[in-house]
Amino acid sequence: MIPDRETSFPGAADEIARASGSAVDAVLAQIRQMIVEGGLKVGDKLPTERELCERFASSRNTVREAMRMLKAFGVVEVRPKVGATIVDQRMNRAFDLFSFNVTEISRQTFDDIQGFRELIETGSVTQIFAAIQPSDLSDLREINREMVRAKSVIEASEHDLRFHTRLVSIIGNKSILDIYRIMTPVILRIMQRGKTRRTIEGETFREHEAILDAAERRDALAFQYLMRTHLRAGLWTFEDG
Amino acid sequence: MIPDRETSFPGAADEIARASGSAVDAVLAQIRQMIVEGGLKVGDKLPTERELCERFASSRNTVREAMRMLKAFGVVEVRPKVGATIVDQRMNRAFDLFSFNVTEISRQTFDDIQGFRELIETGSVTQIFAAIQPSDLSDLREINREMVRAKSVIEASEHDLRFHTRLVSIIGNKSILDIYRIMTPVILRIMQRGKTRRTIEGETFREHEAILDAAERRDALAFQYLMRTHLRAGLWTFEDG
DNA sequence: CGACTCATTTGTTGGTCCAGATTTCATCCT
DNA sequence: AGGATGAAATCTGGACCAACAAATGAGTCG
Repeated sequence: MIPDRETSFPGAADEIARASGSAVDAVLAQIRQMIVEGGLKVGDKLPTERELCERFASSRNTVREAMRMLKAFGVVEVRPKVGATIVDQRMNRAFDLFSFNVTEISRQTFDDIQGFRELIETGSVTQIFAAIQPSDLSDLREINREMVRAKSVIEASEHDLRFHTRLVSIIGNKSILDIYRIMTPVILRIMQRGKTRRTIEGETFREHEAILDAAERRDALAFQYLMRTHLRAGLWTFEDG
Repeated sequence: MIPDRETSFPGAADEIARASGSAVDAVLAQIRQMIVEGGLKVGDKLPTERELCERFASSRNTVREAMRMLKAFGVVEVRPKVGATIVDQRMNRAFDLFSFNVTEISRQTFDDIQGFRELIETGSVTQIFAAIQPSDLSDLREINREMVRAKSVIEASEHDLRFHTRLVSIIGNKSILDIYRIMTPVILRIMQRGKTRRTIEGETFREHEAILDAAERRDALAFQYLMRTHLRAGLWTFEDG
């Protein structure tokens, strides 16, 4: 079920901090065990590095590398003199994860991401209509105007994304919003592809406005139709491929 | 827009590998710059640690900690005596990210996660019905039977999750499947909460079967209704809170 | 009450040593 | 002579150590 992960986070079913090859991994597993079995919560502090050294009979550099791992995972925050504090910034880390672009956006990725957004943004029309307030609408219209005023395509894309993120936030579902935020870097790259100043000032702005109009009069069918066509626009960029 | 990230991945708008406080972060930023501006692709190899040391005028341990960071992010895979190879295992890392349970599932989290699943699994009925094959249905029924035969609640939950994941895979959208996989650990914990042997052998199995029956006769309304009530079951676990 | 000192803790550095992979190259057989 | 073979030198990451720098909390003294 779990794919090959050579040096990954120690799985839940691991033995008692058994060394899975590397000494750092062993320390990592033991710290993990200490956290879960010690019932440590967010805000609690881990022992000092040197204490962990002697407790696990490891060198300080080994412990430090394990710490660096936990830091990368957003599980601890370590400051000089104060030590390592347990935090939960994994969502931010997941965000960072995808801001590192190693592969180009493919047609397939475009379809998949936009398909996902279509599912979210058209499927949640009921929740959106139930929760939307006049202040939400004015916010969204303001964001839309800011998009037109943007000085560059990059900046406009950010406003475009802000528009959609703001819309998704109305659903009131933190998990959905988190996932949307995680995908931010990828969505941004999609938006910047094949977007010209004309399309922003024209189509994108008008489509956003039409979507908001539909939301204002609680026209679910129009909202879904407009959103769907809006998200499917931009496909032409890949048509030649 | 981007939240506070103290020691995070260097953002795209960073200056030229300027030290954002930590020396490790500086090296990290420079390696990142080397990758993106050097046009390094997946499969390419990074210079040796010692070469990076002298190139960045840093100690080996500093470079090693930066490497450890990249490893945690799933960007490089480093093997002894071979070196660091660029990979893209960020999805697996995102998966690992949430297998580290630091916080307890709250009623709010339950609602949000199940709300997200409802959106995905009921909203994609059109795509599922369009793509589903008889082999998919027989697979799903087999998984359902395996769930009943499971020896423990934990194991049964895994089959339960496999059932839903298999269903979602029919959509044919890699992004949605990836996200579903990322949420696997959280969903598993939700499933294991308040699930007894009786509910598995009884309700869960029957609900799955009913969903498959609806899929077999392409009854979208029934499919959505059954899935909705299926996902909303288990809410009682939190009702007392 | 404020400034100051001090001790503790993390950050960083430059090393050592080791085991294993890789490469080199001399040797040996055909 | 030419290719195969194997041993040795070299290279590389893994683990570790000692030491110093910097930051900061805590206690102390004026």
